[in-house]
Amino acid sequence: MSKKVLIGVAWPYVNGDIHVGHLGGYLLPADIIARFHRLRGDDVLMVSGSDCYGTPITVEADKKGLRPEEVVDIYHKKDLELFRMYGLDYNLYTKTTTQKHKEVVHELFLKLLDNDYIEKGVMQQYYSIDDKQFLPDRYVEGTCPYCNASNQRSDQCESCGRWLKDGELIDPVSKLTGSKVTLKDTEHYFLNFEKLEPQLREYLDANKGNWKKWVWNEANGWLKEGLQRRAITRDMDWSIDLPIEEIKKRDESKQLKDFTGKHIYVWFEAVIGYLSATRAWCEMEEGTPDTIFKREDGQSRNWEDWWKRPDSVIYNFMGQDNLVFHALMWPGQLMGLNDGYQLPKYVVVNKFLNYEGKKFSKSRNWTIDSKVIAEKYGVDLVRYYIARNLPENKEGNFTWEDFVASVNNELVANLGNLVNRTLTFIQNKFSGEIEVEQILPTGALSSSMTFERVSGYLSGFANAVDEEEFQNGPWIVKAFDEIMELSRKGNVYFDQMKVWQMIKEDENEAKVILMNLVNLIYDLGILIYPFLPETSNKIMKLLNVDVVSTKVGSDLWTNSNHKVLNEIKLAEIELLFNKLDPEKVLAEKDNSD
RNA sequence: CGCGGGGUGGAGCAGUGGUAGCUCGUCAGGCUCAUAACCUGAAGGUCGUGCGUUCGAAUCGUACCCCCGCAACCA
Repeated sequence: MSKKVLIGVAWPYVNGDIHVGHLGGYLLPADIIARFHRLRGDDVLMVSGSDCYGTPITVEADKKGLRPEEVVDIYHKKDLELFRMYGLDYNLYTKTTTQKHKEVVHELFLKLLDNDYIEKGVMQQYYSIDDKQFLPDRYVEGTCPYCNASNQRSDQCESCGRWLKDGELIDPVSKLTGSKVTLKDTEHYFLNFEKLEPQLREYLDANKGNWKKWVWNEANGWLKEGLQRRAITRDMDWSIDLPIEEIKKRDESKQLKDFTGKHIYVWFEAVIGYLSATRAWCEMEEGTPDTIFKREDGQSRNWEDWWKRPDSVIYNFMGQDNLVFHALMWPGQLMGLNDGYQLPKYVVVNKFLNYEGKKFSKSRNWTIDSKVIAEKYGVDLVRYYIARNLPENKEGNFTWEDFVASVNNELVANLGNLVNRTLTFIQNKFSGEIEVEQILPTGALSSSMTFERVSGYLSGFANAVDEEEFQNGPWIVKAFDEIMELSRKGNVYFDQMKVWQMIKEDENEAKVILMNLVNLIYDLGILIYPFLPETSNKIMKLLNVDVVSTKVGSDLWTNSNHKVLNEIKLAEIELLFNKLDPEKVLAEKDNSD
């Protein structure tokens, strides 16, 4: 039976456009790892969706004069379109507003309540008497007690930078209506993380070797500091409601005095999406227009295969702002269920990708529209550049200058050139057709080592090559390096063999060498599939062989498993990539200033 | 002492005790099948600063300087 691999990709908030930073931070890395595992024949389930609830959505809705549902619709649709365009290969991309999600959230809530990890508590929150409702911090403004700046948020003064405690803000008023607000006691449910600390300790210790060092350290820092109970409900309408009827069947000690207006907090609910989406996918027959849906032959439809089998592997991908939620909170929620759930094995976090040295910022109009750049330059050029610059350990930087240099000097000059010079040669000298008895085993060209090393980096598993190097994987940038190095070796081989001379001296020998190169290109077409799927397809089409098509249980990755080409009949030759015009591309920089 | 990360040739990075590496750029040479692409070679770094440990430190300790992320309702 094939290995079960769950790829949980952080759920993007639907309050704004996805920019290149999001792609590099977690969307693309997740897709690369998912595609890699599919190539190995694993039963991969990559799930995610739009995170639809919470104040960021309502704030955006207010700004646009729309209802939250409308904002969700607009961005969910845009995101779907973008992800399809980039070939992000989700098995299910859904959203948190589905009935199924709500059911699963309720189920988990009740289970945690019954297991005594959820308890009641009282906190203070701003309350508008006139509007008769509690207000989230973002909806309250007043005067900063330190610098007397007016119209400041209740949590932090933008003017002097000070963090404010509840109640410090002078003359707080509702941002919506301007009516006066006061702090008022409000009863909520809390998740008791203190109780989970010993288990979380064990969890971190067990996964030390699986996470990048800085990720582990950061999580460890949080845990060392001590976790506190954390509110999982709030007074906010645009959220999933509580399963009140069910709660009322419980003991009175588990019930709030007043359930009016109480809803589930988004941080508690959104991560449950990984589970609810898995279950939804298992039950669905086919996708709907508001989802991305994919099911391969041979995939299991039993959700417990991914969530409860001890040999299943769970990955989570996210930006660094999500680290604590995925490294501690979500595992804590799962532990509290006490029901045999597998915990995420790889918590894969990247830092931020900056844009020309500065943070991407929508409000300051400092951003690259993912859709526009892909339309202009092609999805794979963007995927290439981002994948080569992933902020795996420190912040990355997107610069147009670097983009041009990377594409022209590395991708085009190395891989593009190897493919083009080899195929053109075969086309010109042999009308695109060659057949040989067998290809030569050549040390320099042996790519089995590359397959192994790339696997090591992508899966984080140290195998035969060098254990030290593979610690704290997955390492996508290093894996890509290996592939480009193999491509470079092809160029060296072409030169060393002096193919253009050899053809005059020994035509058969030249054919063998060319066939070696064809096989190398074929291997590269497979190796590159997780990174540049369009390019992989293009290579296979040029070679006139089947494009990569993954199947559960069939390992197309392992070098010894895929076929060796002894004959070839090329399709019409085109360039894999076109060089970029530096002047045109660098003009982008001025446009965004 | 809030938590965490980083400071290595022009740029971006790898390297955690034993002659400082990679990609790009630069310079020189070679080749001509290839998108002025490819191949070979060279130049270029006192590894943020001081002190210390050690036979020996980019790598360990310590003090300091600088940059950055997070800090629980900006997931």
